[in-house]
Amino acid sequence: MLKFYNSLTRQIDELKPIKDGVVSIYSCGPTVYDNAHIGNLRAFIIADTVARIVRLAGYKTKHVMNITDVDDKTIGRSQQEHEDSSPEDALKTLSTHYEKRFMSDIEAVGIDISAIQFIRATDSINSITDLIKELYKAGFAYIAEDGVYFSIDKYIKSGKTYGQLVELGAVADTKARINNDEYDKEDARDFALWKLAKPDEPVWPFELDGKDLGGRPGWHIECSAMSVGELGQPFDIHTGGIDLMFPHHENEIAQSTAGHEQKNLAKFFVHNEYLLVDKTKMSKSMGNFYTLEDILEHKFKPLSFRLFCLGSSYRTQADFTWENLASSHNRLKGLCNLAALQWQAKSDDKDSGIYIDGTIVKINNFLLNDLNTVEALAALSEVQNKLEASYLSEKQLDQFKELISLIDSVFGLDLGSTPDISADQKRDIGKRDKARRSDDFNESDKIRDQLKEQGIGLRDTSSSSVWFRL
RNA sequence: GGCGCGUUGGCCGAGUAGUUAGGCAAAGCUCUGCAAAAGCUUUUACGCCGGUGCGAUUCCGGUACGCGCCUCCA
Repeated sequence: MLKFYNSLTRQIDELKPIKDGVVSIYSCGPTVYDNAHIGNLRAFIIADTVARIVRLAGYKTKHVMNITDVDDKTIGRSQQEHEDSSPEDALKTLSTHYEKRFMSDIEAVGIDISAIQFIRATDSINSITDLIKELYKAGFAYIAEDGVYFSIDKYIKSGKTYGQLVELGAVADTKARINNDEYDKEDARDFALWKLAKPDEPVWPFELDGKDLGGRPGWHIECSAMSVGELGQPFDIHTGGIDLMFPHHENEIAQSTAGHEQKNLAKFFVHNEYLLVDKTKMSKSMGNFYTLEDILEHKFKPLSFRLFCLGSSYRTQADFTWENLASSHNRLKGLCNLAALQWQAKSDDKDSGIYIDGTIVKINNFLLNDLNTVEALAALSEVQNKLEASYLSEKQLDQFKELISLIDSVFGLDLGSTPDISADQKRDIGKRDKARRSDDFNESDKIRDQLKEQGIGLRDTSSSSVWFRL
């Protein structure tokens, strides 16, 4: 039984796909105006893991992620960095650059990008403007000086609930608090569906009610148009960081349900908590703003960061420090060495008494229960301890490979491809064993030192040696 | 001010109304030709005060502290 914590119901619910066999997932993706920071990466790692676990449960996934390649930030930055280009070209140059970088970053942290369908906002302008027209026609949108806005008041008066993900009190308070002169909207809660282009900003043509409204889409409407356009309505799971819950996701719900009788936008909203750095939110001014590049500079592997993310619950604020990453880094090394046992199974008829099948079942159950990667890893560690204190027999090799492939399918740590050592190194280990058995300790220690220089450590048992990477 | 999350052993981090989480780090011991690895020990920890239970780290109330959201934000 596949279960996730659902922000809509505030409890753990069982997921039953809307369509037989296929689960539709929409993840709020990046705004490509800068390199992704590690907090962004956590959100994408969690979204990827949600999809992997859905597949583990036996379903296919249709996983869509948007790429916001037009908004205030991308435009602002493109104007700064590419002054000589036309607004459109400048934006395209900037967003293409950061989109490529985004792809390579998330691939580095083990996200299977072939399993995700990416959609750019700029490639979806038609469906966005269609949706705005529809909302306008139905009376939920109005044209103002600087753009087209969504009317929360009309939405509520049509009998809908604004505040499905957050308490209404917060929303009412927001209304009282905001007094923003920059926008020409009727109500402080209203949000832009479409923004008119200012001079030197890129323009997409848009005509509404006979008016020429060249400009660009608002942020919230993109996600509504793209998710429903690709997945239908409602779809199964909407993922994103907890900070997107309000107003972004709340607004998405409003846009997509205005004028619709029954349908919600998605059945599940799965939100990951923030990644803190040194116990506070990351920010450039605090000097605790890290990207994948920083991780590489500290000589850590991107997959160590992935393991760090999966080593705590996605629903808690995990605290990132270099010390904590080092801990995950060492653990990952240990797991790779566990996987290396696949090359060293002993041909032994005796049963080592380690029950791998049971662990596979346990791990499956943990994962299907609201993404409990932490308990799943603990179960794996138990087997690891037993195997390292004992040995892996050839009789267990198939089970063992099944275990590693299960872990890889969900955790994406690439353990299965841990390589064997070279034929020369194997020969050396054999030579050392022989020397050691004949009490030629000078020779055996010499070979041991040589192997150590090659990054291979040895664990001597009563009968032979097991190698591992240092 | 409104809303939400958290407080667990050296560090990180699950979970549970009674029974060893797990990882990382350090020290000692055992094993070993010496090492390494492994095992064992240091290590029955759950913010504080009340309440309900035979029994609470786990439920309820209060309180202190930390973090986040309410403005672009994963």
